[in-house]
Amino acid sequence: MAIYPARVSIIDELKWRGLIADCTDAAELEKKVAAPITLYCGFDPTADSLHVGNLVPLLALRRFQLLGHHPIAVAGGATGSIGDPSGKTAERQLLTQEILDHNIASVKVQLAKLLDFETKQNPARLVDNASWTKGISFLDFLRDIGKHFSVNQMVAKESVRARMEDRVVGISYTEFSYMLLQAFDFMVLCRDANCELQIGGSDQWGNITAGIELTRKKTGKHVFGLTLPLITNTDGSKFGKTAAGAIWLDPKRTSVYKFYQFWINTDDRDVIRYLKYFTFLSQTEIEALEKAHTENPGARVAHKALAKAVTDLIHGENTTHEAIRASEILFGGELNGISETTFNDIVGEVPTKEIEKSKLDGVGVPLVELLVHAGLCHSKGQARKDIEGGGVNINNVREASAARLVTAADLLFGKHILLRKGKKNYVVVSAK
RNA sequence: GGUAGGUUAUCCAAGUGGCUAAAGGGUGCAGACUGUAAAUCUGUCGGCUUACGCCUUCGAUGGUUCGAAUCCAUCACCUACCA
Repeated sequence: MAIYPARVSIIDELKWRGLIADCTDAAELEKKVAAPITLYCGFDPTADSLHVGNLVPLLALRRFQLLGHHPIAVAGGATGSIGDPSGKTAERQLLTQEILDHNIASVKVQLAKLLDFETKQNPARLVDNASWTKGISFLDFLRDIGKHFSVNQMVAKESVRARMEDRVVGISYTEFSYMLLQAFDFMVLCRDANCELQIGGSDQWGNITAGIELTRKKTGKHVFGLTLPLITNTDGSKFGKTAAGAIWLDPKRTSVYKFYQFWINTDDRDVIRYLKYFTFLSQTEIEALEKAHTENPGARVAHKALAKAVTDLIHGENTTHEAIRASEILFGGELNGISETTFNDIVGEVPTKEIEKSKLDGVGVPLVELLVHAGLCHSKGQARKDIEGGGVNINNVREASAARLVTAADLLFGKHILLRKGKKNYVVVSAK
């Protein structure tokens, strides 16, 4: 798994990638990482899949591992049941235990895919913080942990202060206590696993420093914190969100094709930055891509490299290859003369809907109905407007008549109809 | 606690009795151009509907009126100034 020469310092590696937002005692930490250290990052199971926003800290763990360090991924069974107020403007609904259990199980699978648990030297570990919190009584926790926290300091932390200043929303005692639990995690991991560094998103700064202090008070050990930057799109929109919602790592939520497309559609101005953030390509490779991109942005070499690298990483090379193939076919131009085998490459990659073959007999099905059925338009009225606006294509041929009926004659290879709305929204409708 | 102002669609924001599903801008969606870009230009932009049209919306609840986002009352929240 080791790719980089061993002499490369993880700090230098993160620095050139622009992945260090802040860190405690930089000079001392730099010395510390000359030898392998143990570090951790927590992931709260707020959904049953991680999304691209979680990728930066997760990949950071892997970067550490590649350079010989010992990563621990903590699934937040305990912290997730409380809810982190950091960066949140409102109190959240608590998840039920069943949902939580389900989420943890799913997230664990995803974490496991990106870290190496088999390597002899520095295998990754995956633990659930519920395992060390559930045996502790409330009274013990208050006496052993709570005593080390000053409410005055807690109130001053950004995550809490923001919520306290907002009189309407406020913050519950439950969320207020979140940082104690996360601090406790760090202390336990330091004590039991000799974990000396916690990493996380920049919104985790307050929680991390709380953990550092608690660890010092309880164990006398000097531990470190490092935060990663919040990813921002140059155009000001939120990274990882599209109109359709978040981009998830779970292919059931976000298809591999869509995932690939998400990265392909990265803004020109962001693409080099994202190569550094989200891929393991070397500095030399990225610099070469940057050069190519600057010279001829239209070729989108950097975009393709980014999309391929990230999709490979998350979904594996085989499925990535299929997604690339489908993208090439759909965006490659003419559909004319395409072979059935080639066409089959895109079936299943692109969202695919079924329709009963008998419906296409005789007069056929109104196109507007088919568009709604395919999920491309949410109502017949909308479908009509889209057609009249010239936004709808059947088998890559524009259809301008809202009265159009779709019949068996439109089937490609007697099986499929390729519908497109706009430039990029494809659905294959299969007759059966 | 006092006084003044405010609460409009996905967001900002105009509208102060009928011509208002409600100006303008943003976002979104679609089109042209292009590189599956950016910028620019065009169309569309509460919901359903082939259409006629129907339904829902202007903080909440009641009221006045043939007719209310618009007037009145009560309540809730927000902002500013005063204390």
